[in-house]
Amino acid sequence: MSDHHLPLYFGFFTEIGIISQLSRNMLENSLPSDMTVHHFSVVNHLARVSDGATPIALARAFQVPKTSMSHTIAGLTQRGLVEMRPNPKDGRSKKLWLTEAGRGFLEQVIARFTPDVQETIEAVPPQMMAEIMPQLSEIRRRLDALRDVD
Amino acid sequence: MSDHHLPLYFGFFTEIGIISQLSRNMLENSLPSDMTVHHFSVVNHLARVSDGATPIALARAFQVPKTSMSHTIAGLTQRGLVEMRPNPKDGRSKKLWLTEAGRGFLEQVIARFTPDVQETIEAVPPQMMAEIMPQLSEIRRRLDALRDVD
DNA sequence: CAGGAAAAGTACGAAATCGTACAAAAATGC
DNA sequence: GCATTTTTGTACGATTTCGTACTTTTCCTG
Repeated sequence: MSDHHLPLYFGFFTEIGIISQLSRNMLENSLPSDMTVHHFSVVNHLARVSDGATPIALARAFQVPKTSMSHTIAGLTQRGLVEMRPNPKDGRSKKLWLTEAGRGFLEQVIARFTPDVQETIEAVPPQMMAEIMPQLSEIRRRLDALRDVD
Repeated sequence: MSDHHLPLYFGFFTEIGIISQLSRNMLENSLPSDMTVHHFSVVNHLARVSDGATPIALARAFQVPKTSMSHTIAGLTQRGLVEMRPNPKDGRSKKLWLTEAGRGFLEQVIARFTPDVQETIEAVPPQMMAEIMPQLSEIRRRLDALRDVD
């Protein structure tokens, strides 16, 4: 057994958790007070990865229950940032599209968020960041793959 | 300006967020269904970092509002895993101590969690993990320091 | 091409999260 | 030393999160 490696992995996940929380809070400060990081994340995902995604795909992408995604989408719809339309290919599902307001919202948030990132750039030089990224991505890829097996 | 670096930092935070969510879900699967990661985190923190911490210190450590920490502590107290006693040094605050049941609980969860970590070790070799850790810690330290300035 | 199994989304209710307001105690400043 | 401000914890209510159960549609197996 390789029990002696456990602390290394616990430590890794602890560091990851702390950084995640920090960035989460940073982003939250750039959002309207009545919106959550989840709201932003969905809009961001639609814009960058897959406009027209189904709710279930989004739920899986963020690893949250579909009922939670439902609630988030309801909030975004109510605010006019996204639009749900039927999926012509599958009567069970729907497709989620960004509205113009949604794109504007994304830009605004990013603009407001940028100063914080600038501060971050000063604290953590791009070179330090660039060095770690490939390994971090590789680890993420492998952990993700691990989950797919289940 | 160094706007061209923005995607690097966004990408970093995205990877961190995904890994955090993955590890969070993994841990959640090793917990009793009626307990959250926050419950575990507090117990773990008391055991490893500071038994007898005040609620406000814990709230700050996890970067959650003190009302949220209150709620988490109430749940732990109800389950007999922690015990709140007055702080003799400061009449405003209290101190939180692990009970024997709390220590037992921690051990049980870790035992149940270990197989998942073993799987993780197979997917991500210790060497890969060990290589990235110093840089990750350094980045965490710098981001943490950034927050302290506020 | 049925008939059952699986998948997508929703309704509903319970629990968690967290902002606001408050009470008690301590720290501060004059 | 006393008034003011700050700090700690709690009460309460609004919102978010998410498990269970359900409906509708599609997939699959024979």
